[in-house]
Amino acid sequence: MIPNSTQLILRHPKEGITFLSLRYVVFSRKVVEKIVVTVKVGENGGKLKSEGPPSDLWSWRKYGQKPIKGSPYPRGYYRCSTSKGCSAKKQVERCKTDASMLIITYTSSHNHPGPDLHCADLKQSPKEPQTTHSDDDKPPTTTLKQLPEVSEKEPEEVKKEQNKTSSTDEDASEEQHFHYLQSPLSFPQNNIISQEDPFNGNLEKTHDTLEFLLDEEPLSCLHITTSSIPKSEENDFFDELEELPISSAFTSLMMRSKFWDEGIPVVPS
DNA sequence: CGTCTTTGACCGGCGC
DNA sequence: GCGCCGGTCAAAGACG
Repeated sequence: MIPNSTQLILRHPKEGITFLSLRYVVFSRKVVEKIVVTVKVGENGGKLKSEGPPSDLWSWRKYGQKPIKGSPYPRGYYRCSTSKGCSAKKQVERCKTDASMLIITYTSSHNHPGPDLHCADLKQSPKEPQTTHSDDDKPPTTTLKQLPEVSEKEPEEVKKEQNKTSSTDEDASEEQHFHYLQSPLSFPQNNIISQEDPFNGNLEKTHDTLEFLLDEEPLSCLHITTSSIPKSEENDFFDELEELPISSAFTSLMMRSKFWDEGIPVVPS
Protein backbone atom coordinates (compact mmCIF):
# COMPACT_ATOMS: atom_id res chain seq x y z
CA MET A 1 0.00 0.00 0.00
CA ILE A 2 1.49 3.22 -1.07
CA PRO A 3 1.04 6.04 1.34
CA ASN A 4 -0.90 8.78 -0.26
CA SER A 5 -0.72 11.44 2.33
CA THR A 6 1.65 12.72 4.86
CA GLN A 7 1.02 14.52 8.03
CA LEU A 8 3.63 16.21 10.02
CA ILE A 9 3.04 16.90 13.62
CA LEU A 10 5.00 19.70 15.10
CA ARG A 11 4.76 21.26 18.39
CA HIS A 12 5.76 24.39 20.04
CA PRO A 13 8.75 23.81 22.28
CA LYS A 14 7.05 25.56 25.13
CA GLU A 15 3.39 25.34 24.71
CA GLY A 16 2.91 22.64 22.22
CA ILE A 17 -0.04 24.29 20.65
CA THR A 18 0.90 24.42 17.06
CA PHE A 19 0.45 21.53 14.77
CA LEU A 20 0.82 21.17 11.16
CA SER A 21 -0.16 18.53 8.78
CA LEU A 22 0.70 18.79 5.21
CA ARG A 23 -0.63 17.23 2.12
CA TYR A 24 0.12 17.61 -1.44
CA VAL A 25 -3.04 17.35 -3.29
CA VAL A 26 -3.88 17.07 -6.88
CA PHE A 27 -7.34 17.40 -8.15
CA SER A 28 -6.93 14.63 -10.59
CA ARG A 29 -10.06 15.31 -12.50
CA LYS A 30 -9.52 18.92 -13.18
CA VAL A 31 -5.78 18.61 -13.24
CA VAL A 32 -5.65 21.48 -10.86
CA GLU A 33 -2.99 21.32 -8.28
CA LYS A 34 -3.88 22.35 -4.86
CA ILE A 35 -1.96 22.02 -1.71
CA VAL A 36 -3.88 21.56 1.43
CA VAL A 37 -2.35 22.35 4.74
CA THR A 38 -4.06 21.67 7.96
CA VAL A 39 -2.86 23.63 10.90
CA LYS A 40 -3.50 22.84 14.47
CA VAL A 41 -3.69 26.15 16.25
CA GLY A 42 -4.53 24.79 19.63
CA GLU A 43 -7.67 24.94 21.61
CA ASN A 44 -7.23 28.58 22.28
CA GLY A 45 -5.94 29.33 18.88
CA GLY A 46 -9.23 30.31 17.47
CA LYS A 47 -10.81 31.65 20.55
CA LEU A 48 -8.44 34.18 21.88
CA LYS A 49 -8.31 37.36 20.01
CA SER A 50 -4.86 38.03 21.27
CA GLU A 51 -3.67 34.88 19.72
CA GLY A 52 -2.74 36.05 16.34
CA PRO A 53 -2.87 33.68 13.48
CA PRO A 54 0.30 32.37 12.01
CA SER A 55 1.38 34.20 8.96
CA ASP A 56 3.60 33.47 6.07
CA LEU A 57 5.83 35.95 4.43
CA TRP A 58 3.50 36.81 1.66
CA SER A 59 0.91 39.42 2.09
CA TRP A 60 -2.55 38.06 1.69
CA ARG A 61 -5.57 40.15 1.07
CA LYS A 62 -8.94 38.83 1.88
CA TYR A 63 -11.36 39.23 -0.94
CA GLY A 64 -14.26 37.16 0.16
CA GLN A 65 -15.83 34.94 2.69
CA LYS A 66 -18.53 32.42 2.26
CA PRO A 67 -20.36 30.12 4.57
CA ILE A 68 -19.76 26.58 3.52
CA LYS A 69 -22.55 24.14 3.44
CA GLY A 70 -22.13 21.50 6.07
CA SER A 71 -19.65 23.49 8.03
CA PRO A 72 -20.46 25.90 10.81
CA TYR A 73 -17.44 27.93 9.88
CA PRO A 74 -17.10 30.21 6.90
CA ARG A 75 -14.34 29.92 4.38
CA GLY A 76 -12.17 32.89 3.73
CA TYR A 77 -10.71 33.66 0.36
CA TYR A 78 -7.35 35.33 0.14
CA ARG A 79 -5.17 36.39 -2.70
CA CYS A 80 -1.58 37.41 -2.69
CA SER A 81 -1.10 41.12 -2.33
CA THR A 82 2.66 40.96 -2.23
CA SER A 83 2.80 41.56 -5.91
CA LYS A 84 0.22 43.12 -8.11
CA GLY A 85 -1.04 40.61 -10.55
CA CYS A 86 0.04 37.62 -8.57
CA SER A 87 -2.51 34.89 -9.01
CA ALA A 88 -1.65 33.00 -5.86
CA LYS A 89 -4.65 32.36 -3.72
CA LYS A 90 -5.51 30.51 -0.64
CA GLN A 91 -8.64 29.46 1.11
CA VAL A 92 -8.79 29.20 4.83
CA GLU A 93 -11.45 27.42 6.75
CA ARG A 94 -11.84 25.70 10.03
CA CYS A 95 -12.28 22.03 10.28
CA LYS A 96 -15.92 21.50 10.92
CA THR A 97 -15.22 18.83 13.47
CA ASP A 98 -12.39 20.56 15.20
CA ALA A 99 -12.42 24.30 15.38
CA SER A 100 -8.81 24.30 16.40
CA MET A 101 -7.86 22.88 13.08
CA LEU A 102 -7.45 25.14 10.14
CA ILE A 103 -7.62 23.87 6.62
CA ILE A 104 -5.69 26.01 4.25
CA THR A 105 -5.83 25.36 0.57
CA TYR A 106 -3.34 26.97 -1.73
CA THR A 107 -4.17 27.39 -5.35
CA SER A 108 -2.26 28.91 -8.19
CA SER A 109 1.26 29.97 -7.63
CA HIS A 110 3.20 33.11 -7.03
CA ASN A 111 4.53 34.67 -10.16
CA HIS A 112 7.09 36.72 -8.36
CA PRO A 113 9.97 36.19 -6.00
CA GLY A 114 9.09 35.95 -2.42
CA PRO A 115 9.90 38.59 0.11
CA ASP A 116 13.34 38.68 1.55
CA LEU A 117 13.63 36.20 4.33
CA HIS A 118 15.57 38.33 6.69
CA CYS A 119 13.49 41.38 6.36
CA ALA A 120 10.31 39.46 6.38
CA ASP A 121 11.32 37.43 9.33
CA LEU A 122 12.07 40.48 11.31
CA LYS A 123 9.23 42.54 10.14
CA GLN A 124 6.82 39.70 10.01
CA SER A 125 4.85 41.00 7.13
CA PRO A 126 3.26 43.98 8.79
CA LYS A 127 0.41 44.01 6.39
CA GLU A 128 -0.60 40.60 7.52
CA PRO A 129 -3.61 40.78 9.75
CA GLN A 130 -2.78 39.26 13.05
CA THR A 131 -5.07 40.23 15.80
CA THR A 132 -8.25 41.47 14.33
CA HIS A 133 -9.84 38.20 13.59
CA SER A 134 -12.62 36.88 15.70
CA ASP A 135 -13.57 33.38 16.53
CA ASP A 136 -15.10 32.25 13.36
CA ASP A 137 -15.22 34.86 10.77
CA LYS A 138 -11.68 35.67 10.09
CA PRO A 139 -9.44 32.73 9.67
CA PRO A 140 -5.80 33.24 10.23
CA THR A 141 -3.20 33.06 7.63
CA THR A 142 -0.93 30.13 7.48
CA THR A 143 2.23 29.05 9.10
CA LEU A 144 3.81 28.72 5.78
CA LYS A 145 6.89 30.69 5.28
CA GLN A 146 7.80 31.25 1.76
CA LEU A 147 11.29 31.56 0.61
CA PRO A 148 11.96 33.06 -2.71
CA GLU A 149 13.02 30.33 -5.00
CA VAL A 150 15.40 32.76 -6.57
CA SER A 151 17.42 33.23 -3.45
CA GLU A 152 18.69 30.13 -1.85
CA LYS A 153 19.73 31.24 1.53
CA GLU A 154 22.32 29.48 3.54
CA PRO A 155 20.46 27.41 6.06
CA GLU A 156 22.84 28.35 8.78
CA GLU A 157 22.38 31.96 8.04
CA VAL A 158 18.69 31.59 8.09
CA LYS A 159 18.78 29.72 11.34
CA LYS A 160 21.01 32.31 12.85
CA GLU A 161 18.73 35.06 11.87
CA GLN A 162 15.71 33.21 12.99
CA ASN A 163 17.22 32.21 16.27
CA LYS A 164 18.17 35.74 16.91
CA THR A 165 14.67 36.82 16.26
CA SER A 166 13.08 34.16 18.33
CA SER A 167 15.48 34.49 21.19
CA THR A 168 15.17 38.18 21.53
CA ASP A 169 11.61 38.61 20.66
CA GLU A 170 10.15 35.32 21.45
CA ASP A 171 7.41 36.43 23.70
CA ALA A 172 6.75 39.69 22.06
CA SER A 173 4.10 38.28 19.87
CA GLU A 174 2.03 35.22 19.73
CA GLU A 175 3.08 35.04 16.18
CA GLN A 176 6.45 33.97 17.33
CA HIS A 177 4.93 30.77 18.49
CA PHE A 178 4.34 29.65 15.01
CA HIS A 179 6.86 28.21 12.75
CA TYR A 180 7.33 28.97 9.19
CA LEU A 181 8.17 27.17 6.11
CA GLN A 182 7.99 27.85 2.50
CA SER A 183 4.75 27.77 0.76
CA PRO A 184 4.76 24.72 -1.40
CA LEU A 185 3.38 26.65 -4.26
CA SER A 186 6.36 28.82 -4.48
CA PHE A 187 8.31 25.87 -5.68
CA PRO A 188 8.52 25.06 -9.27
CA GLN A 189 5.83 22.56 -9.80
CA ASN A 190 8.12 19.86 -10.91
CA ASN A 191 9.74 20.15 -7.57
CA ILE A 192 6.53 19.71 -5.80
CA ILE A 193 5.09 16.73 -7.44
CA SER A 194 6.36 14.33 -9.93
CA GLN A 195 3.40 13.96 -12.13
CA GLU A 196 4.58 10.72 -13.60
CA ASP A 197 5.42 9.02 -10.40
CA PRO A 198 4.76 11.16 -7.42
CA PHE A 199 5.54 8.41 -4.99
CA ASN A 200 8.85 7.45 -6.40
CA GLY A 201 11.98 8.76 -4.87
CA ASN A 202 10.42 11.05 -2.40
CA LEU A 203 8.83 8.37 -0.42
CA GLU A 204 11.85 7.09 1.34
CA LYS A 205 12.98 10.46 2.41
CA THR A 206 9.53 11.38 3.44
CA HIS A 207 9.36 8.35 5.59
CA ASP A 208 12.68 9.07 7.08
CA THR A 209 11.40 12.43 8.02
CA LEU A 210 8.23 11.03 9.37
CA GLU A 211 10.00 8.47 11.43
CA PHE A 212 12.05 11.24 12.76
CA LEU A 213 8.97 13.16 13.53
CA LEU A 214 7.26 10.25 15.03
CA ASP A 215 10.08 9.86 17.44
CA GLU A 216 8.64 12.91 18.98
CA GLU A 217 5.66 12.01 20.98
CA PRO A 218 2.69 13.74 19.51
CA LEU A 219 1.18 16.19 21.83
CA SER A 220 -2.30 16.08 20.60
CA CYS A 221 -4.74 13.50 19.54
CA LEU A 222 -4.11 14.37 15.98
CA HIS A 223 -3.48 11.18 14.20
CA ILE A 224 -0.33 10.63 12.36
CA THR A 225 -0.57 8.57 9.31
CA THR A 226 1.14 8.13 6.06
CA SER A 227 -1.52 6.12 4.40
CA SER A 228 -4.88 7.30 5.45
CA ILE A 229 -6.67 9.86 7.44
CA PRO A 230 -8.52 8.59 10.43
CA LYS A 231 -12.21 8.50 10.21
CA SER A 232 -13.50 11.93 10.62
CA GLU A 233 -15.41 14.41 8.66
CA GLU A 234 -12.20 15.98 7.80
CA ASN A 235 -11.50 12.91 5.87
CA ASP A 236 -14.49 13.61 3.76
CA PHE A 237 -12.92 16.82 2.87
CA PHE A 238 -10.13 14.98 1.20
CA ASP A 239 -12.03 12.11 -0.18
CA GLU A 240 -12.10 13.49 -3.63
CA LEU A 241 -8.53 14.44 -3.58
CA GLU A 242 -5.63 12.49 -4.74
CA GLU A 243 -3.09 12.83 -2.08
CA LEU A 244 0.58 12.78 -2.56
CA PRO A 245 3.49 12.49 -0.24
CA ILE A 246 5.54 15.46 0.64
CA SER A 247 8.29 16.08 -1.78
CA SER A 248 11.89 15.98 -0.84
CA ALA A 249 12.18 19.59 -1.75
CA PHE A 250 9.56 20.49 0.74
CA THR A 251 11.06 18.24 3.31
CA SER A 252 14.45 19.75 2.87
CA LEU A 253 12.96 23.13 3.16
CA MET A 254 11.33 22.28 6.40
CA MET A 255 14.51 20.87 7.73
CA ARG A 256 16.24 24.13 7.36
CA SER A 257 13.47 26.32 8.43
CA LYS A 258 12.81 27.90 11.72
CA PHE A 259 9.78 25.77 11.72
CA TRP A 260 11.96 22.77 11.81
CA ASP A 261 14.35 24.18 14.30
CA GLU A 262 11.76 24.96 16.84
CA GLY A 263 9.02 22.63 15.97
CA ILE A 264 11.21 19.59 16.21
CA PRO A 265 13.51 20.12 19.11
CA VAL A 266 14.97 16.68 18.91
CA VAL A 267 17.69 16.34 16.36
CA PRO A 268 19.07 12.92 15.66
CA SER A 269 22.74 12.73 16.24
C1' DC B 1 -4.72 58.84 2.30
C1' DG B 2 -3.71 54.26 1.14
C1' DT B 3 -4.66 49.68 2.29
C1' DC B 4 -7.35 46.31 4.19
C1' DT B 5 -11.68 43.93 5.82
C1' DT B 6 -16.43 43.22 5.52
C1' DT B 7 -20.37 41.77 3.17
C1' DG B 8 -24.07 41.55 -0.10
C1' DA B 9 -24.47 40.90 -4.99
C1' DC B 10 -23.21 38.65 -8.97
C1' DC B 11 -21.60 34.88 -11.92
C1' DG B 12 -20.63 30.28 -13.57
C1' DG B 13 -20.59 25.30 -12.92
C1' DC B 14 -23.13 21.41 -11.82
C1' DG B 15 -26.89 18.29 -10.64
C1' DC B 16 -31.67 17.33 -10.99
C1' DG C 1 -34.57 25.37 -17.20
C1' DC C 2 -34.03 25.95 -12.43
C1' DG C 3 -31.96 26.03 -8.08
C1' DC C 4 -27.98 25.28 -5.28
C1' DC C 5 -23.38 26.17 -4.23
C1' DG C 6 -18.72 27.86 -4.46
C1' DG C 7 -15.94 31.56 -5.96
C1' DT C 8 -15.32 36.43 -7.10
C1' DC C 9 -16.43 41.33 -7.39
C1' DA C 10 -16.95 45.74 -5.63
C1' DA C 11 -18.77 49.32 -2.62
C1' DA C 12 -18.49 50.96 1.94
C1' DG C 13 -16.39 51.40 6.14
C1' DA C 14 -12.38 50.75 9.36
C1' DC C 15 -7.78 51.36 10.45
C1' DG C 16 -3.00 52.94 10.84
